[in-house]
Amino acid sequence: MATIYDVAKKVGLSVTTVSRVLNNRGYISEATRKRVYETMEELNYQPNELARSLLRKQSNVLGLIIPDVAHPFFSELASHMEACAYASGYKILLCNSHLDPDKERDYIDMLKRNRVDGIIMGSHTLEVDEYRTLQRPLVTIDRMIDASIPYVASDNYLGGRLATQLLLDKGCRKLAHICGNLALDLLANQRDAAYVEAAAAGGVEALTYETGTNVFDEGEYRELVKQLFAEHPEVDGIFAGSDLMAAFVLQECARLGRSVPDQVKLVGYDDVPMASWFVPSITSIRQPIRQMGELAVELLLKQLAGEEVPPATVLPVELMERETT
Amino acid sequence: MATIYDVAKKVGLSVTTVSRVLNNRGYISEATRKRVYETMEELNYQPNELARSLLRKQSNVLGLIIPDVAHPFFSELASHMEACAYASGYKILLCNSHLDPDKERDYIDMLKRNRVDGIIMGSHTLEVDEYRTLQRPLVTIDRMIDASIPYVASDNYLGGRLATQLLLDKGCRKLAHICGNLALDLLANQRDAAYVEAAAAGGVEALTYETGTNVFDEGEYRELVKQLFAEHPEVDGIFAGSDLMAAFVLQECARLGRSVPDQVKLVGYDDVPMASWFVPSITSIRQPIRQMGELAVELLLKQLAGEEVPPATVLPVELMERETT
DNA sequence: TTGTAAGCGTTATCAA
DNA sequence: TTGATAACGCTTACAA
Repeated sequence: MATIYDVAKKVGLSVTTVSRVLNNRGYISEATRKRVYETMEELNYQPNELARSLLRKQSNVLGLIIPDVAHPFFSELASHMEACAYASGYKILLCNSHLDPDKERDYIDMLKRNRVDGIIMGSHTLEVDEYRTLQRPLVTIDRMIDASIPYVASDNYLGGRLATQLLLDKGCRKLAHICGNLALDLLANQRDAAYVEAAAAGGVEALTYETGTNVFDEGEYRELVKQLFAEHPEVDGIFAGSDLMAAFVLQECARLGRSVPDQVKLVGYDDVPMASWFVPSITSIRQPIRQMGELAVELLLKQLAGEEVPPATVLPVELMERETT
Repeated sequence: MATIYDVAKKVGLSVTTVSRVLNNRGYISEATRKRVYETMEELNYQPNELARSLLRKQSNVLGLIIPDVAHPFFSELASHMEACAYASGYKILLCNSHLDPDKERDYIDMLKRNRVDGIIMGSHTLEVDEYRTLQRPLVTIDRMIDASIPYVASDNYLGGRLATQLLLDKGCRKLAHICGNLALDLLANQRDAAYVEAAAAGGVEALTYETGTNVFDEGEYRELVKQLFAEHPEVDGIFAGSDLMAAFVLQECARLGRSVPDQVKLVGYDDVPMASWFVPSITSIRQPIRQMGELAVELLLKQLAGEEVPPATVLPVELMERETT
């Protein structure tokens, strides 16, 4: 690869001058600028960002740690983040933690060694201290790790309430909430709190079924749904923690010959595109995934620019009523 | 962040020695090694990979260009690639081209400036020459750009044949293939070729409906499916280019009151996890996505190691028969 | 308007 | 077994 020296030599100028036209700094004559550009073109010159980053102490790379891009929620989130970062001249280094603490720690160290400018955490399995000592801007998604770390989330409490209220309004008499493991301490846990309260207020019985702490495991999800219907066949309203889980509920209902929404009503969560692809299409609580991704990136960039950012950003959710209720 | 100088100073040795223990090179006394390690720990030292990469002319970063991680096929592919790269000490820089040539060119330049060691292309919208002059190892997924660029694909021809044959065996009398735009010149086009041949051999009429050249556009897909049924209501066998498209077919059939598989039989493609989540679950042609991802990474790493790699790697596909046929 | 030289944090070469 | 120093490709005082 051509270096700035090659360009300088070929065009008969010093590297300083070439660097100047490259960065549009200081005074350079039009003629010189033109000649330099031409030469760069000829040599197919691409400035070495590693060298630049080393000098500037800024890499224009952001680290993204999520459980797994293969999960529809995170893949959509990642897609929007990438687009937003790209628009501001930043790149994304992709890390799938699989919720494995060793891997997550490893990734964090890797990101530090590579001097990423900031990190977005959509996964957290370590002790608070390991995040606090990170020495670089952080933003989390849907988790409050520490007061010093800004987070982006949607209104989980409202989401839980909307979902439950809808099931109540539709006349359900016995509810179940199938959700991720509450020990993971996500803000998503507020959905369950809201669910429990709303159900109590409505005078309706409310079960909660938690998955294990593994990252998305299809078999386990299916088992849980099976178990729920086996133990409580009289359940007639289900609030699922994701559209994915809702899909499994739909399938299990079909297997059991229970019609949705006639005998069982179902509300999913996230409103990933998939939710509207099923028959019946899945009623869901929409998280503004695009906004969440963009905001996370923006908050990170703001921190990099030395600006203050709010410690918490909670975006509104919306009930998307479809055919399962 | 602490530098190697800080460590050297604190431990009372030269940077050379510290560098040696860091890289496990040359002779160092056990005592020294131990003291150095301790000091690194104390200072929370993380070697600057930017500096290392600059010197070694090797960044241990791979570029991944795909249309969009939000698409289930690519998100799963990306997930496996990331895991495989990680296992070998490589990181992945994520780029969503959205099949936009300007963006793709931009990304390629960015990856060059950042001195990635190699690039995996799951998208290609530029002229062959732009790829040939890339000056670094490349591997493509499902596209043959040039004889000099190795590709990984699954057996599209066989996939097309298996799908078509199944529909014929099940007694379909009029087939339709809904697929991506054939002008994109993907190896996936072989599916259509196989489909046309197999249908002809079976003496059955075979339509082909192509989408536009946009990256996955839900509305467009739905329109296409609607159009197909409007123009040819007598179609009784559909071969969809992805499980996603198959889902739309399923939905449209429900809307039209045509039962699947009784009145219309349906085969999807890819066998992403989603395929088995629908009711009825979708019969699909399984691409070995994991293997494809891993192999692509491995082929790239082999090239980096200076080894010869086969110009073409075609993996087997498998018919996953489920409830839509 | 342009050039010289130091420095970013490493590793490799050569000496000691 | 350890250390001094040049080099990687770039930017930026400081000079001219």
